[in-house]
Amino acid sequence: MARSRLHPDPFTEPRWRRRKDARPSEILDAALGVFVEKGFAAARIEDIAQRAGVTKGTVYLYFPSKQAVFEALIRQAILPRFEAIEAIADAYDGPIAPLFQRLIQEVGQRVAGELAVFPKLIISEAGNFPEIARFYRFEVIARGEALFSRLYAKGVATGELPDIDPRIVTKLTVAPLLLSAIWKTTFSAFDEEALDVAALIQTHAQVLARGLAALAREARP
Amino acid sequence: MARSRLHPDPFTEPRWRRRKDARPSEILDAALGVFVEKGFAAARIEDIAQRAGVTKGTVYLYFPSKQAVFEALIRQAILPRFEAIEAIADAYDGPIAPLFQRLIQEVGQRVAGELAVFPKLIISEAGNFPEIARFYRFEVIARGEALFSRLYAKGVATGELPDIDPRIVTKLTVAPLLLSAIWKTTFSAFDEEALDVAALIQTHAQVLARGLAALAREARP
Amino acid sequence: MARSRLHPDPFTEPRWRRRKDARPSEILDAALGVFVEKGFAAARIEDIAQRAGVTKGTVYLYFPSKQAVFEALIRQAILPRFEAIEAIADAYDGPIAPLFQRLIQEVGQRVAGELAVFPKLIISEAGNFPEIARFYRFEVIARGEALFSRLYAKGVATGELPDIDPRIVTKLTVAPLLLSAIWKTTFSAFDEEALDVAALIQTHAQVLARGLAALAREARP
Amino acid sequence: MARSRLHPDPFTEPRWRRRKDARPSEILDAALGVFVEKGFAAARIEDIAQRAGVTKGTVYLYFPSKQAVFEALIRQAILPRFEAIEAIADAYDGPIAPLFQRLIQEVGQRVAGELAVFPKLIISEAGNFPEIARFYRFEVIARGEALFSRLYAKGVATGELPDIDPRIVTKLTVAPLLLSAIWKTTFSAFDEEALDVAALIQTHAQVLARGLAALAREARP
DNA sequence: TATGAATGAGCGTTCATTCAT
DNA sequence: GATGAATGAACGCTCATTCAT
Repeated sequence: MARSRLHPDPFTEPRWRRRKDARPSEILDAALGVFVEKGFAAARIEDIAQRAGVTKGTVYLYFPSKQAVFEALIRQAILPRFEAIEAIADAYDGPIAPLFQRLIQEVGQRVAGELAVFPKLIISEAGNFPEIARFYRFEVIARGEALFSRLYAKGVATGELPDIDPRIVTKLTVAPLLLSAIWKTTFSAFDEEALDVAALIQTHAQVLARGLAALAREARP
Repeated sequence: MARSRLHPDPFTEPRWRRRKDARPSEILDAALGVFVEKGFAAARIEDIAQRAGVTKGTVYLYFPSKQAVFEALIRQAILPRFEAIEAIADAYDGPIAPLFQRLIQEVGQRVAGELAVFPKLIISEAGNFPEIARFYRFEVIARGEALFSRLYAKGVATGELPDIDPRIVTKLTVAPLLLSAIWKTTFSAFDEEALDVAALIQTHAQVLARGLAALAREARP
Repeated sequence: MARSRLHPDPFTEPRWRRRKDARPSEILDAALGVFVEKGFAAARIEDIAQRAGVTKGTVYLYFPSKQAVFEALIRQAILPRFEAIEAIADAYDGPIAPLFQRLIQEVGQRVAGELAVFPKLIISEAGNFPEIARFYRFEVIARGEALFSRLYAKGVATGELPDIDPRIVTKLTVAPLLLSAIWKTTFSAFDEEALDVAALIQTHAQVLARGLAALAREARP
Repeated sequence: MARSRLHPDPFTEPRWRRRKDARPSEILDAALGVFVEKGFAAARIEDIAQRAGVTKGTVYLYFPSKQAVFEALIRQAILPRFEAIEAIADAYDGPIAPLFQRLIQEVGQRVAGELAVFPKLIISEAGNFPEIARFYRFEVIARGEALFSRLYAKGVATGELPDIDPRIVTKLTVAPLLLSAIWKTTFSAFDEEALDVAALIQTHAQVLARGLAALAREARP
């Protein structure tokens, strides 16, 4: 059986290995956990270091400041996943309604899952990090809205969807996903029975689809 | 002999004496502002004191610690406003749909207005103040869900509304309000044109009503 | 007999007295000692605080940073004494030679005495504090040169003194005083027999006077 | 089989191999620059290494600590140059006055030139490095004083020079050179017009010679 | 009741030093 | 011999909290 990395033998294990390439992301992983648990201000670099299995000084080998760790974390975590969603949407060609359903499920699963902590972080720290708020506002939200608006416009053109300000529809679409993410990071510890996110999202998708369709129908002569 | 404190002359008594009793809530008002702007950790007692027009020491006359200020703030701010909503709902007797519309508008206005800062605070600090998260979870959210469920059940009984888990419907109903609140505290600084919360909420109410009604209809034979 | 301040009774002595007015100069006094002994970089705020009989935090009540302590120290210590010299010189009216003698003695005593540490500080830290070097260069040296040049010009006019660039004569006049100051702060610890500064300065005054007089005489036809 | 290190081919051997022996003095050269610019405490080993074209670890191959670098620097830099002066003086045989003139010029040029940084370093760091202060006091200054005293005594014997404590005359002689050195390292950055060191030294030599001669004359019956 | 001077624990950051490679 | 990743002690600075006035 292979020796577990979890229990290195202190006698044969070298004090460190040349792992420059792996360090930054190890540190960011650790930082994510600490920032989520405590928020930026209450997070101690020493906590992050410890969780990454290094000492304080090592963190500063790779990031010039605590704030830089935070910013790197946000950038690195959000953008790649975002691109995955864009790829799906842009590759699609067909009626709009099913794509909406699929995107809501797809994004919802992520936002209420691995990505759930980011809304919390952004909301918590936007005040202290306008730079991050701006980044998120324009690089993530605006981009998401633009993507959504492109698709939505197709549905409006075919009469499937009502002609409503797409920024509003985007927000209505996203709101339950955001709520799910917040619930998970903030209140799920107190739930006897875990929130059934999948059901919530599915119901959301159904209600939203029917509601929009009804409005579209009403608008027709 | 000095004038007795027991019979203050209302004409010579300086105005500020009345403020003695008001001090705690003045401090909490000031604290709200500071906590919202900076978050709990970055808020300095001195900032709060200054904004309340007193000195640091005075804050400690009324609250034993910074954390106590925060907790008092959350408790006193939410519950009274909450009761106002409950009064409206419980006094109501009639078809459910219009009440929903009205409640969404009513709550929405507040949540996206004066109360907008509380979700931000709760979300930000829940990790560091489990006690506050628990309080909010059970004293505010659970109570709101219960109120909503009572009303919703009436609508299900009359066939107006589909028989869906009311906890999910509550969340779907509240989600856009929450998003509006978060938007205002987190991103509105970057908006060229302010988010039209009223339009968002009205659209939400329309879509939700039609979506639920459609589901209710589908469920009928 | 009055209670000595040097041995306060720990049981009756309050933790602190309201001595806001005295604190800054107490701290600067302490800082002077520490900066002189260790230089700016090696001086610890905690050392300064301890020597002033307070704690670290108290230093920061009165000065926003270590650098600010240093700058205040330099400004506060140099300028008042400088003005005393100017007063003597400007009040004087008579032949130049005796005034020179007197000024050299007067300034020499101070520079090799209570002020001896300042040249050392300025020289040591000028590189790291251009602001202080500039201040000293223009507020102290330039002013001293101007004072000296005014007097010197009178002697040139009467033929007592040779017509040499006054900036050079100033430096020649000051140089042994500077050397005395540096000797005291840098090497006197190793002297078996202390440097006789008074003799050095007196000899300097004599040699300089005769040397300048000789040059003046040579320049006359 | 790998080529033996014992018989390196002079044609293929890369040039840089020769530098192995030069490393320590390359490091000291680099260290001189950094120490002068920043002072001992603010100088970083990494700066020194970088300026020497090596990495931090390499510095520690040749010197056991930062302090050792500093001490080696001071020792190796002063003594060799000092010996050059001694050689000139001891080889001289003739009237004293012209030799003084020449020595003042000679030493002055160096002290205000390449060696100007050393007084600054010694003065700055004497407090933190008593060992260096002592070394400089006894190996450099005392030796210089002895040399000067030997020459001076000859002048006293011939009646050219007055019978003054030679330690004092030495200091009077050196003081303007010291001042020039300090000026260059400390204030020249603020000069619009550079200090004319040559003129200063020449004037110094003239004034000093005439002043001493006058005193010698006065002492004669 | 109110003040604000003083405290001291705590954290971000730096950098001399070590040592596996 | 040379590297540079890692360490950890040290120090500047902040700020919640205390308490003499």
